[in-house]
Amino acid sequence: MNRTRDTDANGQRRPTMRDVANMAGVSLKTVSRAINGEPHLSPATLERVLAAVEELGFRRNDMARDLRSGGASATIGLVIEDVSNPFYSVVMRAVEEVARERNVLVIAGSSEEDADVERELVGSLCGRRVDGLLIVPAGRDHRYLLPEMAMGTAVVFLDRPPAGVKADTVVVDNVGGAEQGVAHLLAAGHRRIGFIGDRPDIYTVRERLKGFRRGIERVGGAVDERYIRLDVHTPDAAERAAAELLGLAKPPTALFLVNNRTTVGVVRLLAHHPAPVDIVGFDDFELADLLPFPITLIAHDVAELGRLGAQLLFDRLDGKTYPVRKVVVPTTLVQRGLRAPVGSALS
Amino acid sequence: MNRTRDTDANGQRRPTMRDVANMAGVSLKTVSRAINGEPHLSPATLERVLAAVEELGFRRNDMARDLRSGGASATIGLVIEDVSNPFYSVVMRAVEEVARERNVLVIAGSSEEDADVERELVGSLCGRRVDGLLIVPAGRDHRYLLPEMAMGTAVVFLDRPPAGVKADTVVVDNVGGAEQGVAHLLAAGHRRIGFIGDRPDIYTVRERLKGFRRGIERVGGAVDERYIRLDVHTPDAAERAAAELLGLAKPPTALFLVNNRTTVGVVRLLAHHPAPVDIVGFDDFELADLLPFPITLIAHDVAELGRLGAQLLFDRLDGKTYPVRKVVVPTTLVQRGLRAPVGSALS
DNA sequence: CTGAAAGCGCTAACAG
DNA sequence: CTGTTAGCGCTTTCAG
Repeated sequence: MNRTRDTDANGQRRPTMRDVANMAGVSLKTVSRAINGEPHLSPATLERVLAAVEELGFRRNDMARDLRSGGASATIGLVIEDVSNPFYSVVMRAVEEVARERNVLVIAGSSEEDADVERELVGSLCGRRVDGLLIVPAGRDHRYLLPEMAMGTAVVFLDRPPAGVKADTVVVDNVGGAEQGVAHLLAAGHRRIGFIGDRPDIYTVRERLKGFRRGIERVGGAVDERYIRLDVHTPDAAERAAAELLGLAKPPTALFLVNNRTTVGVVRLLAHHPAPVDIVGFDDFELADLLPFPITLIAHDVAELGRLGAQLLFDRLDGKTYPVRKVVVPTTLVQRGLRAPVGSALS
Repeated sequence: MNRTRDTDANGQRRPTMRDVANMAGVSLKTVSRAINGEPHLSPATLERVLAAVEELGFRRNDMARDLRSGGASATIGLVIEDVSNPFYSVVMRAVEEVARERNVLVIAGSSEEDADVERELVGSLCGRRVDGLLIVPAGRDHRYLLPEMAMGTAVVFLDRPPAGVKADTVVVDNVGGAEQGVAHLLAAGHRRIGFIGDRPDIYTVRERLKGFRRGIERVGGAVDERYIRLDVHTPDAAERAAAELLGLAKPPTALFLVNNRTTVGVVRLLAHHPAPVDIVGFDDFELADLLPFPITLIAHDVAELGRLGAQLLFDRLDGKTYPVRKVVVPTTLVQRGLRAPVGSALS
């Protein structure tokens, strides 16, 4: 009943290459050659080694391999705000797809829009020696990444540029998209337009607000600050903010919503408490086409954002050395929602 | 301009504990103690070491650490069908949350419902020596996992039980939920009920179909096989299948939809081509409450599914040795969708 | 075609 | 309180 430190709770131990070598009656290096498909191995030896591998259930320890060869870990880290937000899960899927082509694994983590969580996550990831990092940056200072980057970890920023760091970045055309959205409302005759946004320390919120203002000023209008609501982070909060705006003595006749979360909240309000208001929202999302009334969305290719980011990252990992790149994903205005009431079902 | 193999393209090299030791004028082990917050270090030494760490930008290599200590890698693998499906992204988020409490990282991969991809993914994950695996199993034979499990990798199955393997599993009450859903339709007077499902080699599809049949047979009804459509994998396919069923000479008056994808497709059809049909769908989903007509959903706590799975896994990793557990997440019938047409917006 | 020795960056086990 | 030695599982280097 004595158990050496080499056995686990089941008396099992993971076989190593040495075990395989012993069983096959060859040297360690020969096993290595067989495992890695290197040439210069007699078919007979190869077969013997592979038989032993099979018999022992051997599986190469990639961590040991990476350690010794000092090379890539074949993993990248992805830091997003929250995987369960469809926007980010689509980004992740795209990243994963590009990574898979290169046999690279993705370690993902949600930062919760908290700069400290992001830092911790990045720390863990770097400790695990990921080859590169794709980050949707939270917070307003990313200089903490400089040492890691100097030490060779490739970093690409998604959806928002970093502060205090120069690195490849992929963003959406926030200002242009917002401007176009607001222009649409202005063209429809609206003059009192509200804006509901998340925390203004988030880059996309600032940019979209900038586009919003620019669109109004371009036609000689003035932005009414009383119609601007910020720090709205959840659909519920957006619902409340919209109710508040619509409850004003002189309410806005149209609303600009900063992202999919905000739009969902406001649509929910309007579905239950109809109000004479037009809305334009940033981001397209699933089922937007089935919303109970027409709505205009500033759409963009979210998967493309992730794909491009991953490609920039792998370009760097391949040693490409062009200057820092900033890619902008374009937006398009789309009409969503149903035009007419539907009375299709029985129940 | 000669560059040793120790420097990278930037002439940088990641400092090791040895570098720190040299700079601080102490031994390797002392650095190790300082880094890991072990006791028995004079404050002066500690400070000197930490200063060197700071100066060099040292970061412990956790892979080397794990290798030597032979312990846990503090990572788990999550194999799902597709992160961009909201169902799975919510599962992932829950898993991540439980993992974070224990400072464990999650490596996720999408199997695309393809047994080969799943195997490859699991292979990579095991090669990286994840401590445990959470798997939504695709395919019909999971014995390939037996060697890994015997070798000490903990495995828990999510949403579907494995075939040929005994392991902890968390599933939804598929049969019960489906039965309840169909009972709801029967109670509303429906006698011709259609079923639209995905590939029947998927456990949940089989189980929900079983519940569907059971519900009908329980009231002495007979299932009309002509109303059953399987192998419907996307919302688009579901839309087509529903159109086909509703185009029959004697169409069903109600439809049972096997999951959120199917339901979305069918709702899309009905929104554009109203038809006198009631629907019940398995799974709740965001915006279901804003669908343009009433709909009944078989809801269940998806996050709880992920959370429970992660907990079972960590219990095993903690060395708990109770017999194989199977947890069933309950379902509830909910009414979603809008009861009355909405005419809220202007445009 | 095959093997022996060295060592990746770290910690365990034992000294002092 | 601190250091020395060995070695995790693998690849690299160099020698047959």
